Amino acid sequence: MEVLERSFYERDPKIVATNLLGKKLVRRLNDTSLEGIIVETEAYYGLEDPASRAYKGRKNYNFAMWGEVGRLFIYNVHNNWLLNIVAHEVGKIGAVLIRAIEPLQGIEVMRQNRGVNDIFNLANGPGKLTKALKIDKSHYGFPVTSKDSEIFIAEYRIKFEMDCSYRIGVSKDLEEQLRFFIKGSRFLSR
DNA sequence: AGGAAGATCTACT
DNA sequence: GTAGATCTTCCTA
Repeated sequence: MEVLERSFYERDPKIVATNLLGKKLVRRLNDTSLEGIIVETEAYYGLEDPASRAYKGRKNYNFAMWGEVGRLFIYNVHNNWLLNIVAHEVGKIGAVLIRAIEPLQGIEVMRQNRGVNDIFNLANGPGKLTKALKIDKSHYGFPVTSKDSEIFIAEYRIKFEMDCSYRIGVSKDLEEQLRFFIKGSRFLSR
């Protein structure tokens, strides 16, 4: 499997967010491999982005956004863990939120983890996909750039059309449309 | 102690 | 499709 390397994430979050679409998210859990295609992402910036977790400055829970790219930034919202990958240019702040995946492998385990049967309802939302893949705060700071990591992103070549919109659920958004998704996918969060 | 949060579920129109 | 209740974590005071 061709794992995306660190330099992939050392770019503007928007660029990384668009390029993560169609890639494969891999979660090694015990002996099984849970995998899915990333179909929906959002880009977040630093102090200039009111919707960003980094907006109010560096805190105990968000310091990862300042740190090394290609690592996990995880936090809780309304009882849901949200999976982000730290991504920014050198010396800047940012991350990409993974909002939805299309399950490929380990689907039965995902069904158990989620307690639902419908494949279109397994991982079609940021809180749902972390539950399906059993990801939580304990994975904070994990690198996604190594095949040996419990969680990593791999190359996966498919053809698709991209579309974009404003970010979902944020109280104060930027002017720019920073949510990206695979057009027509049935696995989107909405 | 109080409140906000990048969501989800259910129950409707 | 929208509306409201509800959920836990972690911040601020």
